[in-house]
Amino acid sequence: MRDFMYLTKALADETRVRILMALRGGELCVCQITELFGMAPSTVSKHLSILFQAGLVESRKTDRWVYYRLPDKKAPAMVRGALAWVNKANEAEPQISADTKQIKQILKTDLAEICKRQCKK
Amino acid sequence: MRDFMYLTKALADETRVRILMALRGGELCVCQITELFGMAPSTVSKHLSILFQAGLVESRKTDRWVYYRLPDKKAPAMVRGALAWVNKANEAEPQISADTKQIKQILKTDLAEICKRQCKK
DNA sequence: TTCATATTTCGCCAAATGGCGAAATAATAA
DNA sequence: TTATTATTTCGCCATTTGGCGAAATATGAA
Repeated sequence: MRDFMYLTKALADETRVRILMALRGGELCVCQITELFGMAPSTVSKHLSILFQAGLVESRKTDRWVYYRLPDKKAPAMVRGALAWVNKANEAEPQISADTKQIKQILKTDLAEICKRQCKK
Repeated sequence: MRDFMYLTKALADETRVRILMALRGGELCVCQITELFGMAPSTVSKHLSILFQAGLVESRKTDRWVYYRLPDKKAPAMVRGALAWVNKANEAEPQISADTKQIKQILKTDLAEICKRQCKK
């Protein structure tokens, strides 16, 4: 049941759940997620690696940026089940709505500018 | 999303997942669960209180014993969803099969005898 | 009542976790 | 090449967590 415990431990942190919910709208790069939470890039990166190890996100590297996204339909049933449950339980949460709103703003802003702002920290 | 985080944190421990799986066969009292895991009664009690706070188990007190069971159909959808996911993901796990087997033995044994053995610790 | 006993609560300790900043990586730009 | 920069890894610290045993609580038995 090791894989299952990776999943539950990955979900046992509010920031990581918010990341999963944030990715529903499509892939985001690390600095965009960093901007969303106002945390240090290293902290966000660690959360993403925990989600990745659990199979809850996939990643893609382009140019200088690493984009993270929710896994596709080929993901294990256990993972898809987790994501369905997380989504259902949180879609109406005020915190998630607020995040979604802020993501819209972040997506309107130039990516390089956001990265510059975050990576100065 | 506080209720949801209570759920994920409750599920982020292997012992607690095994307790939930153990209760599929019907209610068990604290000392029976203690016997199953070979842990101190106080440790098991704490795990049960965390599961209870999350809404993942219900309890019933009779005579000297407290019985815990999975919640009924009236439980919130979020809780039922969690239990369905946990069950699906773990029903084929060797560890869970072994637990199920041992529970059968425990249920054959006199309850008072098991409690005496556990509560001496 | 007093005793016995099943469970919970409390206090403690070791290990795990989440946060940060600094240093290391990787990959583009000059 | 060297410089810039997005991300990750590492080391550290404060907090949380899971374990135990002892003490407290609650309830049936004598």
